[in-house]
Amino acid sequence: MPELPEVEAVCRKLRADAVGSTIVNARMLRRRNRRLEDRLRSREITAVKRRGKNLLLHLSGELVLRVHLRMSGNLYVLAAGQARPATTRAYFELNDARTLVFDNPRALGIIELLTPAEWEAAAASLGMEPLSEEFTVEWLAAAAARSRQPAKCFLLNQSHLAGLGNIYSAEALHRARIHPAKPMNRLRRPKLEALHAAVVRVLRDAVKSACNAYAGAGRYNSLEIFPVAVYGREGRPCPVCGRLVRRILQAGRATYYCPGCQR
DNA sequence: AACACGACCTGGTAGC
DNA sequence: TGCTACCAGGTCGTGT
Repeated sequence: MPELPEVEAVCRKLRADAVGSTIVNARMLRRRNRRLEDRLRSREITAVKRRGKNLLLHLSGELVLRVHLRMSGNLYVLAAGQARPATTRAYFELNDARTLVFDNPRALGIIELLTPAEWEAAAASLGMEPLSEEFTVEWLAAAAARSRQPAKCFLLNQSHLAGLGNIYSAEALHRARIHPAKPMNRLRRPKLEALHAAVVRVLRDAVKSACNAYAGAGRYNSLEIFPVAVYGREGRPCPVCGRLVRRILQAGRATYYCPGCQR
């Protein structure tokens, strides 16, 4: 589920709830991660950050716990005595009797413990943060000129821009009126400007909604918090022009677009 | 460089 | 109701 906005919401909540707490007992419920239990014990959570769709829990003793929620999942603190969901894959008992829970129904998520240098190396393959100052039209134009990828695939590729997923890339392309199959290096300047603005706007709006929803419910559902124009709306009218939304496959994934607006 | 496809996992839902 | 098939917000590896 989570793309950048949802991960950002999880990150902010966690920062407020978990920084300063110490892990007194770590339980990894999947065999492959069992050996992390000892290494996590007695570590203080000193900072929580986000990079792309990755959550980074900085721990005392110079370690970084990288958590990726993948298709499903959540990471949050439960008050003492609150029941963990059945789909909990790991949990961390904190010094104040609360519990940090990694809920990951589809079990595709990643938890790994890295040194700062290892994280640095892994992060090298991640691209631009789309909500950072460095993400400019100039940057996008330069990257686009180097890529013949279809626009949708370009946006999904984390080594270009880090954080967009299937929903928000479709929505950004719709707002920018760009056909998802259009090769990036064939977009002209006005389209690139529109795409830059659309990516920033879509993500900013979604971060705001996701944070509000998450602070209240402790959950996120992009399709509930964000007014999608095309995603998941095959056969229904485009809210802008009324033409029926189409669904195509690109790189094995569904892409939704409006044949009227996006050419 | 780009695509196709399978793998990793589980749960929800549409259709029979 | 109960079964099956397909679908899902992500990413990686392999092969063409």
